[in-house]
Amino acid sequence: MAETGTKTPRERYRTQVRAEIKERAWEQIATAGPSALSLNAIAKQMGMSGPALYRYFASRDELITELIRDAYRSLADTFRATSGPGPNHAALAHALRRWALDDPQRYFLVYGTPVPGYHAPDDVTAIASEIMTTLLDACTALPSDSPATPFETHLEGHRQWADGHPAPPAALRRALTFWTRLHGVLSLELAGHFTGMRFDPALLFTAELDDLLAH
Amino acid sequence: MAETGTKTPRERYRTQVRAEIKERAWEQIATAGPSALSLNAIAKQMGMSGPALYRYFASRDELITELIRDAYRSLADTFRATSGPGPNHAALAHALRRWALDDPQRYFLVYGTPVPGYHAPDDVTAIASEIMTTLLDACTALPSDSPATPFETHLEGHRQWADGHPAPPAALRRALTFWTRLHGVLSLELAGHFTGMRFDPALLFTAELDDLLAH
DNA sequence: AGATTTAGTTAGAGGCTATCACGAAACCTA
DNA sequence: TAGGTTTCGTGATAGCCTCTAACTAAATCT
Repeated sequence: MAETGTKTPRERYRTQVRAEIKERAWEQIATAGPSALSLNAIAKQMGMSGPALYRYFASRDELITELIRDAYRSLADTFRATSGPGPNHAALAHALRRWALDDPQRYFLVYGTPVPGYHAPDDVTAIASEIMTTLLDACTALPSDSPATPFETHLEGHRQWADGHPAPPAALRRALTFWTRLHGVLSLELAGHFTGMRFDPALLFTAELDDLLAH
Repeated sequence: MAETGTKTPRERYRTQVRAEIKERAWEQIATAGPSALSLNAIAKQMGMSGPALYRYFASRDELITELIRDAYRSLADTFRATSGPGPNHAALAHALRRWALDDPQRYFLVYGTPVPGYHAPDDVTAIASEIMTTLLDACTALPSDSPATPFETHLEGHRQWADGHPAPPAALRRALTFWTRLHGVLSLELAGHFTGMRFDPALLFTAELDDLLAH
């Protein structure tokens, strides 16, 4: 084999340990949030002493960034797998909701409260725009008949973020509202702001989705 | 004076020190987020040694809870001050946006990513329902003509959260969408998810608001 | 087999939360 | 105004944490 598709044993071991560290990190985040993530505790869980982890991640921040990257990647893949030809908003929406409920902290890592200083590395924002592209595809596939709103004409003049995507202004607007409205419902639901109230969040979600599809 | 409206000097001093501590805490939160809040650092800033702060707040968590309480209180007051007789959604919405932009971290303390274990004390949830009541008032004042949707009939059966408020189902639905849609736009804007894109978030916000008022 | 890279160790600096025991100041009361 | 009591702030300390540095031992490469 000319290609070392399977890497050297050391590299195999290394990636496997990195994976286990991330695994434990996800568990910690799920139970106590990202701020409670402790490299020391992970190391002890894995039977090694604190500083050993620094062979695998340069810092706590780098580990968290890696988790954020994985979260983005996971959502982008889910979206791409759901996306097909034609307008499949509903499928995307439900895929999003399933993905969010599957691991709320993972959702919050992507769309939750940011740390003021933090700036995502370029490859992460690239994944974000990949997600947006999938969404724009779905929106472009939907015909739009109603006349352009003022905001849509504003968007037509500020469409750099669509990154060359040929979506018409109405589709840009549709993608944005798809994003903000579903995020509005989802983030409040995941944050537990509906728990006291006894209605079914899933119905609110689909009601918003229906409204999105109707107009 | 039978009433000690002005307290004893000790109490005056005490509340003043508590206020200064919270002041510094807000500054720290604004620049580095709640997770970076350090009692030690605040103490040093105020010229006293670490443990002294524990005379004023039993723990870091208690201080943060107090900040959350103040944030809720501030929003409830803003809402109540904005609310008048009749349907003034637009005023409420813009008051909300101003309040949010005024101090994004304060907004996130209320509506942002929650710490998994954390449960807000009862008086805080009471303020939350006070906010909801103000919103329901505005929604009730608006006439609704369209036929009830399935979700609205569902809400009619699960309206405990309205806490005896006489709002009709359509108003319940309207209050929820008001909340989720505006939060959707605001939270993404404050979290910086629109920064790369060059459009004006204010226009998206008012576009969503207009849509809310139109239907 | 020897040289080199890498994984893991302990020690330690410096930060944090939080508790405790102690001195000192302020306050209340007789 | 003098004495007892409450309250404030202190330093010391325990126990976490992140992260660096020097060192050992094992695996890998030549």
